[in-house]
Amino acid sequence: MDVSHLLDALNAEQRQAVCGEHGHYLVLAGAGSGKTRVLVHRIAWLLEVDRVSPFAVLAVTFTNKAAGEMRARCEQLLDVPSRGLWVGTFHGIAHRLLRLHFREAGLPENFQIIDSDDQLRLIRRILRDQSVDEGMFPPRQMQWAINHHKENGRRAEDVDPGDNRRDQQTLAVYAEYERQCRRSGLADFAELLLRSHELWLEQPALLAHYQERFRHLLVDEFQDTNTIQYAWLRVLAGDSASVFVVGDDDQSIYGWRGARVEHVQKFQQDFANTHLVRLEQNYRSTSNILTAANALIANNPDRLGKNLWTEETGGDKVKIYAAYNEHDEAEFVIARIQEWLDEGQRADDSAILYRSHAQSRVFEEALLRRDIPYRVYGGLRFYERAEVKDSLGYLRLTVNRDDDAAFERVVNTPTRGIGERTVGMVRHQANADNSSLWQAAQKLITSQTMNGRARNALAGFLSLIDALEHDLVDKDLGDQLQFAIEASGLIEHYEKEPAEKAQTRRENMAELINAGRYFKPGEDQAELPELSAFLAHAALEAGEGQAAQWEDCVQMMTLHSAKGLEFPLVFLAGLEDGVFPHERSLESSDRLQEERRLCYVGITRARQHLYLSFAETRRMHGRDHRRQASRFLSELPMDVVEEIRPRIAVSRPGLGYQQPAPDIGDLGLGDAVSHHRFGVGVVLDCEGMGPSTRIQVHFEDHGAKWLVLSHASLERL
DNA sequence: AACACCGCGTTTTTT
DNA sequence: ACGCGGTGTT
Repeated sequence: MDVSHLLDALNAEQRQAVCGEHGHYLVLAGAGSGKTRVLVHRIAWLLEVDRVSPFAVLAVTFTNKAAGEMRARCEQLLDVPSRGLWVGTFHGIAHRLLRLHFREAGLPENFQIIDSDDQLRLIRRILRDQSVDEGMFPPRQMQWAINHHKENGRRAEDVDPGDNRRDQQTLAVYAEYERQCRRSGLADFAELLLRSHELWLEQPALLAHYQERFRHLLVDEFQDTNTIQYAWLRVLAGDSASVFVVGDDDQSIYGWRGARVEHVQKFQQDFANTHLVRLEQNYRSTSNILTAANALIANNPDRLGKNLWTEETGGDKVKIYAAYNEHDEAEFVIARIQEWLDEGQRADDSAILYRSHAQSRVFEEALLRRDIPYRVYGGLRFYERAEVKDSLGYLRLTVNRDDDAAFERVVNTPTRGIGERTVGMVRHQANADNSSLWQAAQKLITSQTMNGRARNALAGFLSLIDALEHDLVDKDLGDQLQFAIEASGLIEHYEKEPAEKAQTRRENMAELINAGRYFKPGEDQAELPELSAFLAHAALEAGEGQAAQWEDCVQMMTLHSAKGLEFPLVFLAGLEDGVFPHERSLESSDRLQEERRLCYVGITRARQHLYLSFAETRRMHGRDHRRQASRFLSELPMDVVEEIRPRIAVSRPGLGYQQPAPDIGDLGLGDAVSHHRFGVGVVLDCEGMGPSTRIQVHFEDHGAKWLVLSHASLERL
């Protein structure tokens, strides 16, 4: 058989992983070493050479994007049909299992998925109903605690309440939250994993079935697995499946949301006779960039050890720019991008990366001034927008009347005279009966305990939903969405908002209808009614944040969202201690190491040109901060970096880039000053050196002004 | 029910 | 600085 198409493009180590005998594999794959390629080729090898049935293969990733990419690449590479092959996210696959075995899992057939926003609302509601002090127990912390328990496989009743008041309160809320989810047929994200894990433990026959079926489990980005995902994998693997995991401990950047790098080490103990393969040849970056990355990450202890190398020698040095402030930094970056564009290069081959979203603004302003198109990643995603969730809320109720999250959301949106009092009565009744809000509302209407007006309004809402369900029968998905949006009154509701806002709302609702028209259920949802499949899709796959992807524009994103991407020209901005590494990560060594890995991820995004920059002064949260250059800069070897515009007293790497503050005499930021023309003001900022030193003063009567210090004749007050 | 005001938090993000 | 959410006013 000709297997050359599976092996030709691979190096020796990659081949070792792709065509090795069956068994467990731990592939430590450095950045840019062809990790996804290896995974996809392994699948192709199993199917085409080893003649493994596609039904025996399960490939898992973390994001929908990665899953989609893997599926597409498989289909492209494979000659044999891939029907039956399961490729998906942990959550997607858990969801599929629960739909198939909802009875055994103790879920209603039409259970719905709630996103973190719905979850938070539910928790807020519970805190109020139980009159828990939200100051003492912030809802977000409660949410985190509940998810943390679930991610560690713990139900409320499994946890020892102990004698800590705080833990007890948390547990009480957790228990109530579980109760409400059960009664309304709702599952949050963590629930999908926990429930399907329990399903296997409690239904040995079912587990045996899947263990017999899936002889080959493959996992991408293995370093990102959390406790329940790892447990899930172990249970499914049993004693006989072959488990093939690919990951990079140096790119573990999600510890703060439960990912455990330790699983990489643990894997070798838990899965006997694991073949260890290291992919260290990098096909992305020049050697100067790689040398910088290697040197940086070498400062982390406890690594499994890996050194990237490349056949590409030399290349540009890594440029470091010391900016006066964030505006200077942005100007510098944009000027380099302008040069890049002037060379005829593509804008979308360049990326500005930063630690936190707030840093994007200054760059956006600078790009706008120069009319350079850009795209900022992150932000509200399509299916998370209020008008979209409202529209879907109506449809969710037609599918499952007990969906309390949807009920709460749309019962009085648009306003239809069902105020807080009325909804309060419904909640009270539901809690008393342990029923859903819908059932409680029905009961209240028939029992005549409500005054006429509220009762009519509530009854009107219930019949609206009933009628809606009736009217949706036999319509196709797009028409169903359109009908629901029109019947709900949401269009008129949003028309009352300011024109510009109403416009985007309209567009989004139109886009939702459009999404319905083009929706094609995946193979894994073929069993579901179309509407249910669409609702699950909306919850599990929230969609891109911004459109206009196809336009050629400068890419801007956080370092976290840059993982997995690559660009010829990369700017890593805000390299100051306190910004990056983030100040909240400075106290613990573990967190600092994760920040360093994040920096490593950032550096290894660059193919040819890498600029690192920091600002001596940066305005954040309305205050000025004067910070040291990031410690990460001093960890880079001198011979691969080049300082741009080196200035007097720039220290050598190793001592940090300590800069003397611009000399503004005896003035300091925040000082009150008086000016002969502008009157009294406060010093906000300063920049520049020597005679060009400028100072920014916010005057009470004239606003903020930049003044050249030597001409300003300011008087300190 | 719509609107104004006040106080708080503010790293990273996917499902 | 800024936006969001909760509270209070008309």
